[in-house]
Amino acid sequence: MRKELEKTYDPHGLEERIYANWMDKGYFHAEVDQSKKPFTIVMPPPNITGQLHMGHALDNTMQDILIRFKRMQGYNALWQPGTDHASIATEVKIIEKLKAEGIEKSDLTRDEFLVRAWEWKKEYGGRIIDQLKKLGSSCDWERERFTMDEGCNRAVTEVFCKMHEKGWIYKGSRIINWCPVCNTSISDAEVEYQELQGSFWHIKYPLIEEDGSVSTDNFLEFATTRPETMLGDTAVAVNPKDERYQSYIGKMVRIPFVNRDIPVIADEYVDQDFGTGVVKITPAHDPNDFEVGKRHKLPEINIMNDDATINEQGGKFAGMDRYDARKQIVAELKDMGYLVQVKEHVHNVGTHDRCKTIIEPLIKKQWFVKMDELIKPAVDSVKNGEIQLIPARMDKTYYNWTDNIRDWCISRQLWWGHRIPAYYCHSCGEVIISREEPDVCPICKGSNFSQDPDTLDTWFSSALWPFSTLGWPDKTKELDYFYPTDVLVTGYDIIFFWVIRMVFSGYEQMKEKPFKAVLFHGLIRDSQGRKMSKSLGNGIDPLEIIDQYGADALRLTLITGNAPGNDMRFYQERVEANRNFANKIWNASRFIMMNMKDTLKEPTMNELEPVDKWILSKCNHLIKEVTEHMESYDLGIAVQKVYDFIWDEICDWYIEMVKPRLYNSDNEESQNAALWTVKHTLIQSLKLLHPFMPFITEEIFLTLQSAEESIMISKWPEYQKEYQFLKEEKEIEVMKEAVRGIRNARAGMNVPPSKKASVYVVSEKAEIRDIFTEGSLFFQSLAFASEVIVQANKENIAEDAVSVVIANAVIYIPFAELVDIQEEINRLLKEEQRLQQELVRVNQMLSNEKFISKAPESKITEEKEKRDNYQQMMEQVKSRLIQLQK
RNA sequence: GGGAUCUUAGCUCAGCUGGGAGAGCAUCUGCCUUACAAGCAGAGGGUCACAGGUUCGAGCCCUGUAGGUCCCACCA
Repeated sequence: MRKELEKTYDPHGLEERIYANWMDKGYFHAEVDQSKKPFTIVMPPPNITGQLHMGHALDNTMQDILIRFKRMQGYNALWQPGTDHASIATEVKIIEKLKAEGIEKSDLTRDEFLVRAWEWKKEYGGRIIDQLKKLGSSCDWERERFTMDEGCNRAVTEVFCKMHEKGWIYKGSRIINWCPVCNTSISDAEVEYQELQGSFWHIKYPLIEEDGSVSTDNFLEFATTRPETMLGDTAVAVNPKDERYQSYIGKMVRIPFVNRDIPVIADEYVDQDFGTGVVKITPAHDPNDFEVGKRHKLPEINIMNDDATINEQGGKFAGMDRYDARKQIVAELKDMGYLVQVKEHVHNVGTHDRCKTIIEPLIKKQWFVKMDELIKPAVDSVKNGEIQLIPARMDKTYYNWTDNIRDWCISRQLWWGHRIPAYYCHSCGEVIISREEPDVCPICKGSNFSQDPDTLDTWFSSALWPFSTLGWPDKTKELDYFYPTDVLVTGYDIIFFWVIRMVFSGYEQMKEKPFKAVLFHGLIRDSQGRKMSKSLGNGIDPLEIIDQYGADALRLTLITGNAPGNDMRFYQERVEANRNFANKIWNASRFIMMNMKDTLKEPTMNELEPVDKWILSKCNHLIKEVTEHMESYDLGIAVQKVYDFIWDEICDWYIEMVKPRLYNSDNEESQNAALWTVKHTLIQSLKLLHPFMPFITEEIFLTLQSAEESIMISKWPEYQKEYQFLKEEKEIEVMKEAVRGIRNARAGMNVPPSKKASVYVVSEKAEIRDIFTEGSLFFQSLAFASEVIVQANKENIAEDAVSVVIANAVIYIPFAELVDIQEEINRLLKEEQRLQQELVRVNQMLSNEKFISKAPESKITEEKEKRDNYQQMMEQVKSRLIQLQK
């Protein structure tokens, strides 16, 4: 017994039911199988703090499309999912939650805090996974991983120890970015620059005279945006070539408040033309000054506490917040006469990307990864094409980072994350890097240790994700088989954070790239082009859209009309349009099922009629194109082609063309051929569409075939030479042209479809007459004809019939009532004008000697054919006009 | 300061290696034609930002100009 589709398309129960079935059948699971070729995608792990947003929806839809496509192509497709502990992001959330309960982080011990953190993970860690399932993601959930699970922890420790042994991880006192709110160091990549309107304070320091006294009339004037840092100044610098200041070099100036005398040094770093050409040097609080300080062996005076208040080095300002101190210092300088002037100044201020706090550069002892050697294979792999970035322009962004890379500060003063495997001997202070806590100190034989309190940058573990998820550091069969992965799908905004770090980690640990290609997508913006953000409240919840229109419609919306790496705006209207498309397929399928026969069998080539061959040929061509676009990651173009084919060719043309045959049981052979063809074509299209719209295609596929075997494990269609029918393609195009012409003429004269008329097809060419004779059945219905008469000349046709001129034929429609002759003449005049323009164009081209000599042969023939057609049509139009104007 | 990218129909965007400008939405007209009004048929609407160049031929390649967006750098 045949199954039936529900009357109206409703994605709700359907999607959940189908997804549950896929899970039951275990279709998402991939096992190592040497007889098949692997195809692997590792999912960018969403944060456990996360809720599914549009960016995730896009990212995962793209991955799902690729994985479903490859799975259908016969690959052993693994989509490896998991979540990220997201150290700082999660810690911030947990602290917020604690605050709501009236608890401060400082009220808890580290262990107590971690208990809360794991509770958080338990509660929210799985939330986004469930949301990904609603989207239809066909991940291998049996392999779900977490960046802080046991295996990943081992991977992190292993990498840390190995790199330390190689000397590529070191602990050092260097200037780092400090977030006084999060109370941790952060990496360069986490600093976000914001343009701020600030002030430029011109301040002067008095010179120390030969006799050691503080000068009252000799000063050095400089400008600064951060006057409070003067408390930590250890020099004043000028350019060695600057003639104005030659005599000052080597002398001393005195810093007010702290009354420290500091030298005037000469350094190339100073730009003579900027400001006064004098720069105060604060090695402990500015990265550039830090470098200058190193060159001149200047002392580094840290004037700040971790919470950005001034410390005891700041004398009377100790204990004040950095900005309060700034105000006070400026005020006092003014009173003391050291403030020369204040200017408005726009400058970029570094902020912490998580909390937007202005970061404070500080010198701290931190763990770093030495980048200069590590980065080399990562650069080369993209340069020599071993890793392909899509779109290719991302190469430049990639190099921009790799070329200017600085050592990576990986330690964080946080509790939630991977603990650094460094142990300090209580007795002698020796630092021991070890995979496990050491028993005895190799130096002093002491046995008491404390582990480094810091945790690692969250990206340290994500960098290992492509291989840690496959079992590394163990030698697993999965690693052997699924690594390197095939494609990474991600946003261009995390090239620096993640992509590059995965690449160098892959080469370093696996001696092999982590993926062959990176497919980038852009940001999803709101309908006004703004970033979706919580503060603007303009975010659109993908789950609400799924509730409203279904996951298929959402997925289609995210993919259509979007090129790799480009941002897109989200319009609800587009989702609606795509839902309508789903409804269209639904109804077309229902129509086919309504006409289905149990006796359906595959027709022989001879039983196929020209229209059948036409659509089969078109479909065949579509298969080739779509496959090619999928292979080159042009997902938007691929799905557009399927969409157009289903709606325009199958629904609007083919189904309409075969309706008379489906309704006519007298000719069983023809009926069978039509039915088989429409079903076959639909199934092929459904397969091509399945990666994009997995649910509806599955529902129809199963129902239409009364089958159990899912479309997701069906075979991806392949181009078949025997299904190429060029002759029929051309023939049917002629008929479509005739139909369009007739509809156009009728619409222009406001003839309602209910009003049928005889249609005469007149052509001198026998092969054209044959086409119309053979297709007269459907031509009649599409052309609103009461009858179709095909003949070689105009005999027996009323003079005032409406005429439609096409290539090699003229269609006449004699209406019973007289139509407005003048209207008909106007229409023909318009047509004449059009043809005239076309002829001018084509003749210009063909009379151009250079065109004839240089253009390819095929192009020339094409244009010649067009010219012949236009000329022939022109003659027909003219003779009709003469006839009517009599 | 460096780099990327965009400028195509009223709106949002496609447009593959150069060979007669496309889609969706919106607008207008006519249709409840036995799958679908979440639909069908038709129509209008574009000097492809501007100026040069290469080419038989440019939305596409090159140079420049204008405007927008983004990334990086950070002259204190």
